[in-house]
Amino acid sequence: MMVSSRGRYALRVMTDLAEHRGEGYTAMREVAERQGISLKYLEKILPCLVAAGLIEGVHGKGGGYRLTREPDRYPVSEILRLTEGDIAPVACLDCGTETCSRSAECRTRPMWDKLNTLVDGYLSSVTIADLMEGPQSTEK
Amino acid sequence: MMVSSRGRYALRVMTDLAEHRGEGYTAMREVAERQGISLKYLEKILPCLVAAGLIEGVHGKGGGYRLTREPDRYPVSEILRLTEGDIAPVACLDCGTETCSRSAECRTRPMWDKLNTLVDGYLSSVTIADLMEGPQSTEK
DNA sequence: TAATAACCGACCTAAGAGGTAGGTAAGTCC
DNA sequence: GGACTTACCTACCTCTTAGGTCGGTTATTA
Repeated sequence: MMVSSRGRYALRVMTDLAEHRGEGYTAMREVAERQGISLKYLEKILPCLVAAGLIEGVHGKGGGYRLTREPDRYPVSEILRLTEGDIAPVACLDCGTETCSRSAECRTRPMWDKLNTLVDGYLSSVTIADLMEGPQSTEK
Repeated sequence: MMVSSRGRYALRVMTDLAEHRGEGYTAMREVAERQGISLKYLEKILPCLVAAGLIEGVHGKGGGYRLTREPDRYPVSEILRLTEGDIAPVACLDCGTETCSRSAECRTRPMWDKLNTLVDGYLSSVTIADLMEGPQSTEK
């Protein structure tokens, strides 16, 4: 499995925020309810998105979170990279990991490289704006 | 991470067997040595490839394993599916898992579907024969 | 019959997934 | 100023999986 619930939830929250933008700040309590996700769990996921400047939050009544860009300026790959740490399909491609000692003679390495490029390319081409037009646009 | 060491090792073993085919049966002891992988760990990975008919093994001296097809008839996807169980990038696409209750209204589902198709298509187009021409064809 | 090699099952450790619980800090409304 | 609301922080928990090791048993051949 490449993408865990952490990353998938982050995408759903971002999409939810996008759909309710223009209504000021959106409280996580509402998002958790709408999306059927534990509020406490969401609170653990969001801080890294704030730190990276993808969203901003304000405390107190009427507060919540808000997007800092237009929905089409959020590539899915960026959100996954922040929440998942990395999205490389195999460990030896993880940036941060020291290069495998056999990488020079490794027969499979070129394939993993190409796969990585393929996946990253696709996930960079999809944005939150694309996710907003879901299978059932009846809601909203 | 989508592909664990289990699947990666299986690919390296299959490639090794392909490179040494025509020399009769190849003992796992040799492969483990050449590839720098624990023999005991390999012994845990191979049975499922035998059961699926991708390789065959014979006991006793002079025994070992042998490919049952030509190298270009082994798509990488088949080997990974056997050893990894599944290669879907997200849990909700795993066959065997009951469909997610929110799949109908899920905004992200179509994207995961497309990603899955993309990855599967690529890994089905690469075969063991392609892996044999590695980065350094000096060996062999 | 001894050596070799596939095969089988139990076990182990560390890490990560996927949370829960409880509290603090900051801001708003009355 | 006090109640309320919301983000934010820290600690902890359970279960599963990765990634093995160890010791043995069966089949085959020199």
